[in-house]
Amino acid sequence: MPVPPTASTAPAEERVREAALDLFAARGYHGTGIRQLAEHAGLSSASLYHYMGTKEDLLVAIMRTCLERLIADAEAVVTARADPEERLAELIRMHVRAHAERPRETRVVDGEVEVLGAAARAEVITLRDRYESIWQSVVEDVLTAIGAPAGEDARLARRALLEMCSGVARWYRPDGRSPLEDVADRYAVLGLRLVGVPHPSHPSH
Amino acid sequence: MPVPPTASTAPAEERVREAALDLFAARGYHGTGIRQLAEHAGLSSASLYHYMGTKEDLLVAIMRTCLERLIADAEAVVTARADPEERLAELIRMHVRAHAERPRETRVVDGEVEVLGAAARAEVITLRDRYESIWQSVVEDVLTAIGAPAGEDARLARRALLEMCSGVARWYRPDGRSPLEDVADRYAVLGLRLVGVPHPSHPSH
DNA sequence: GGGTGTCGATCGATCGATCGATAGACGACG
DNA sequence: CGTCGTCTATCGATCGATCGATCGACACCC
Repeated sequence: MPVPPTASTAPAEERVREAALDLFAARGYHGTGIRQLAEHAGLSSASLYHYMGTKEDLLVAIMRTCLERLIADAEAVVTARADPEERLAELIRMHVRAHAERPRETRVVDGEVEVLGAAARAEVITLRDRYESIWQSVVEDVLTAIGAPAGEDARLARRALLEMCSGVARWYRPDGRSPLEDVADRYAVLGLRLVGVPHPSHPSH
Repeated sequence: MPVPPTASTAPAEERVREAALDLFAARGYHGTGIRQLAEHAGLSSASLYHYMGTKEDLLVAIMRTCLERLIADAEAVVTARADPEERLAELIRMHVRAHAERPRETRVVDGEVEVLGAAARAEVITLRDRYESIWQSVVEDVLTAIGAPAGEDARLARRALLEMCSGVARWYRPDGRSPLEDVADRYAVLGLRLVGVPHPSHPSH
């Protein structure tokens, strides 16, 4: 529950962003007051508005940055790999890494969409759909490549994969027993087995 | 965002519970005001306090009920089945059913733990740990039964399984394309493959 | 007439947001 | 050089609204 204050050496604009990330992730958007935000960033609540629009604008900016980064990373993976199974494995590793290294961002993105007004929500959901559609086609390609039976449901598998990988943000700790790359590799194995790849014995990289 | 009001025929105490479930799930705990809660339940905000303690008490009661039910159902599954693979398959089906049929409860339980004070949070986390420990031992038994290599991580697999199954609450709609039992069965197949069961061809029931 | 429900009125606190004021940095002009 | 005007950054004070919670009063029922 207690969140240590943001380091006060960075420029104020970054401190505001960091403070919002810390507090929105820890207490939720509605659970975070403007004054807490200001105190955490080392400014007065009035000064806060020199760097942001409304509180909701701040939330949207965080979500947009995070989602655009995920999309760019996913597109880079698809560009870099041709083999369907390798693509999926690398997509899983990328997603797991992102959620483990930036749990605050992903927690805010995954958990605060419903507080947005209609316009902002539409924008964020469009970005999320773009990201998920990349996964969708990669999963479909894998199912085709392994000659999956007609009953296999790519949408179901995609949802199961994404939820399972996003969950990493809720439990991974950098000081835990296994290094992040191990977790990412293991998740790639679990994910490939999940979709039905018989022997996911690909090299890690 | 709009949430239709709770039917006004039920007794007031149930209406309060239902209203809290609706609004906490849709707008979050901090996003829901006492007056919205009262209006949704068809009472005045003062009358609300005839049926509940504090707003937080109401939240805790919802969480406790949901978690105790999950624990009881999980224990029933373990009692009814002896084969490790069948146990895990049935555990998955149960969890998926629960999250699809009661998305509001599970969304509140999964997403609002951090708003609780220390005492209430400790109680809820204890219940959650009880539930997860049941899964943990079932997953371990499956790994042993199939002679999994020593490198397999039961904790990792358990977390992946639980996150993937809980995600159903975020997308399942009863009017969707596949009936709930299909989804539950498919998830059981995906989950067994995930942990490494070679041919999860068990009958559905 | 003691419970059982229900309510309007209201409490102090906090909410998100805005105001006008102030202090300093920087360049332009004479 | 000095000294204006503008721009950026910051703040205390305060706005109206809403927050969670409580009070005393009223109505009904057994």
